[in-house]
Amino acid sequence: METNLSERQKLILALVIRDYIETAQPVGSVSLVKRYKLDFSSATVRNDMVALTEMGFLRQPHTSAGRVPTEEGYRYFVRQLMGHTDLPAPTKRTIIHQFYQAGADVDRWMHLAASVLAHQAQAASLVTAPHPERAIFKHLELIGTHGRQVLMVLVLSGGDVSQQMLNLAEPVSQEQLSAVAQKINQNCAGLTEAGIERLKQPTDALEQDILKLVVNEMRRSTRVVAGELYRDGLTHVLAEPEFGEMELARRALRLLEERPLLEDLLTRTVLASEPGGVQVLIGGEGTWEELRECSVVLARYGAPGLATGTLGVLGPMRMPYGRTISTVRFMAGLLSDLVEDMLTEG
Amino acid sequence: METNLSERQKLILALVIRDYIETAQPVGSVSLVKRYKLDFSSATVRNDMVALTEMGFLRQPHTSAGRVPTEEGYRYFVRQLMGHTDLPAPTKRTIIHQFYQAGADVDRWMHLAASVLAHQAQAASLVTAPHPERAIFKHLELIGTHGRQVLMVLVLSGGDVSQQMLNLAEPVSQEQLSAVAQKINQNCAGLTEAGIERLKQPTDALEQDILKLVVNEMRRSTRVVAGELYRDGLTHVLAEPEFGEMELARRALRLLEERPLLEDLLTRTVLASEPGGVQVLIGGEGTWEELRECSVVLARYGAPGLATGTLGVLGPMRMPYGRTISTVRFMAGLLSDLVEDMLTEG
DNA sequence: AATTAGCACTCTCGTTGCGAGAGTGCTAAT
DNA sequence: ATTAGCACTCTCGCAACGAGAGTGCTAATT
Repeated sequence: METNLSERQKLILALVIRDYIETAQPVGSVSLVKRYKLDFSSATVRNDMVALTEMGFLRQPHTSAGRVPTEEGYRYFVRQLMGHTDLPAPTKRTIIHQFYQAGADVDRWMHLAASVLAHQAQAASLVTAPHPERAIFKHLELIGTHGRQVLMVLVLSGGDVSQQMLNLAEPVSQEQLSAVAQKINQNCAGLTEAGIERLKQPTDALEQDILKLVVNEMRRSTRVVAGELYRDGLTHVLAEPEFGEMELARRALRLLEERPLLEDLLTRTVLASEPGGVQVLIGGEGTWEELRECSVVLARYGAPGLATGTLGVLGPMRMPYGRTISTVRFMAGLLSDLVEDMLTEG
Repeated sequence: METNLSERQKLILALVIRDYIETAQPVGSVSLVKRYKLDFSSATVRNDMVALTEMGFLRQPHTSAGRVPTEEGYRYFVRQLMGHTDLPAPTKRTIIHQFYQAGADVDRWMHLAASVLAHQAQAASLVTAPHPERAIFKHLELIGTHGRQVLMVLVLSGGDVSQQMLNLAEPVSQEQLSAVAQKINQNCAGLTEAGIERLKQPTDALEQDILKLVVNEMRRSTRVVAGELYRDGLTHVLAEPEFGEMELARRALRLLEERPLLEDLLTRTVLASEPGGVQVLIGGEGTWEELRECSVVLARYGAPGLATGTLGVLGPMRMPYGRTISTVRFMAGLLSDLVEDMLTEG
């Protein structure tokens, strides 16, 4: 299988893909030359098309229909043909402005990021909150509320804050709680979960219970998909003609709805990649059955070593990759800056 | 339009609806008598059917097709014909057990509730976190993290906890922060937002800023849809045959995805109703265009006066109302108990 | 040697024309 | 009041068919 394309073949492949992305219709040789006013004939196009078909970049839904890009075709296009595009500057400014207005509220950033991604890419979007790769204890607060109920607020490195309600066996005064918290704060500051576990066992039963919860929480916060999942634009994918058959659409959306599936996907892709880069998964790459006819564009963002998260979009394989990739890249960069500022600013 | 149905007409209406809910096919007189072994003839059924059609409870998709229930038909069915059903006891026990295992974690309750609703009703589910109708200040904590960054944790009555990161103009030591927090705690304990605003202006600029944020946060927490929204089972509605046309499905799911729409819906329905009761909205009731072909079953839950939330499911109009309503009723009751226990237990 | 015109062939898609099946509404008999 | 009988209607699935679009091949052209 030869993979040296002539310039003309590259052009034709690119045009076929561009046209198909627009129209969702198989594209034929005649309509192609007419539409793009090519200065060679349809027969020439046909010849190149058989070559491209033999190389696995195009296929025909049936004999004597136009050509449609294969997954391989899209991949070649994305890697070699597409050229580097960027979001228009005004769009960028608008987006930045929106984030600026949102203040320093991570939760709002996440919602906003999901919303912007969904809107810009006209696809379903997904954002996970930033969390540290290694959890480091920073601060603990114990606040009594009603009776035996206590609210535990745990601050970890990377700005991760988790709160948890717990019921004590017996009432404890706020003073006692504060004392325990202060003791833990002194002993544990700067430690990882492992470090905390290595501490000599405290004699105080309450302190011991709390420490156990703290360690648990620290473990939880370093899982791949640790916190809340932010999604948006799920209905966009329903608008695409390829999902007229519904079953495909259901499977794709299930992937975003069911945490285990999603966790698997993220673990095996973006987690294994260097941060900053944008990953493009086309058609499930043979591994994810539920992604047939879909593509996913993912990126990690955040401050490496401190806290990172993931973001991306899911859309039909027939998606405008240029725009989508540049959107994802830009958003990852923007969120990285924001997170970094938040964590390092003095 | 006469609305006095004979017993037989009620039976026929009920059977038509039951059959249609199962099969999604228009149901004819002959197949009805055959299927349910009725001891009167198809001609009799036909006569009653024209009556029911004239009364607006049934309609024919086209001449000489079977009958299909109208929205009015469903409403009559739900109000008069359906009888009170309840979830089977083993199912209940299983659900209760799951919640028991989840501990006292409200976030987990919400996820679980959405998941259970979606699964039991085979429809899209929605749960909002419980929040107080009137926010009452309980406790404030200020925790310095990096440099000028401060984490503000605010505890309100009803177990509402909100956290917010803020950037100060200049660095402030933890001691100062604690002092401000303690002062605010003393002054504001038990006050509503209005009460806090009536306090004489503090001289300390920092204190003043913090108080402004606190009041803001208290306002936010009393909005109809205050906190996070928990959704599940969105893909279930895609499986229903009536959404083969996609456009209907998109509109319905948009309702769950876009907060303003949802807020409007909840405001005008469940908010206006007495808590405890289950509300059934059939076919948008002429008000919500996006709910054509859909029904929504909603309920409020929580401890009245302390904290309440909303939960419900959205499915096709052709939904098993008995099961759905009992599920929603049960879940509302269960969550109410849990929330009440959490808030009042000593 | 590469490109192109010409042409026969293939396959889909929309339309049309039935016949079967299911259901209705009406009338007359029970 | 109910039912049997019957003519009528409307959908649905299937086959036939022509138009349209596209292909692949061959021979001519540059």
